[in-house]
Amino acid sequence: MDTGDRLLTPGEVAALFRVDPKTVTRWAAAGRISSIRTPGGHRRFRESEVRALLEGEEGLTAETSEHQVRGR
Amino acid sequence: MDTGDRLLTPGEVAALFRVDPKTVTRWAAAGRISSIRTPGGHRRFRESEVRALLEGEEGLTAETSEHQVRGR
DNA sequence: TGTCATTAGGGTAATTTGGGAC
DNA sequence: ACTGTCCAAATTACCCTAATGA
Repeated sequence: MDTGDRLLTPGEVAALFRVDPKTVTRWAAAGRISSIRTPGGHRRFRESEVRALLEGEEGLTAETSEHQVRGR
Repeated sequence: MDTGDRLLTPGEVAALFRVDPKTVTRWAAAGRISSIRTPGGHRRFRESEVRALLEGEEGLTAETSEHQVRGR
């Protein structure tokens, strides 16, 4: 199947995560995110994977009852 | 739903609220503010949400003292 | 062909995390 | 109940030069 996702540059990924492009490079080197290398050695990242990582949000703003302790 | 807004670092959020960065971390851990994690484990916060919290609904004739008024 | 922004490297500060305690 | 500060370890930010990409 075609994932149909574009490839993002380190700078674009860095902007999405609000980090330095160098940090994105470290993520790739550490295997935290998969990367594709150009023949020249530059990295490219899959947009779908990046988005999946960005969705890892916690803390629901929706129904945060103020004091609730006995709920769950 | 793409919120598409910028992300803030814990230090920036702390500066906006005039609190210690550690306190911001506690808010995130308690689910009082939603957070996104970098692959390295650092937190990022949505600027739109932070601003909404900063504007706060003070000046309400209702009780603003103790338990916060719940949104709904 | 040349230009110029971006990226890969490596090194060193600064920030953030997590925990427990006061 | 909430916040600020202490600690050690991990992650990230900024400095540089050379190579790549468009």
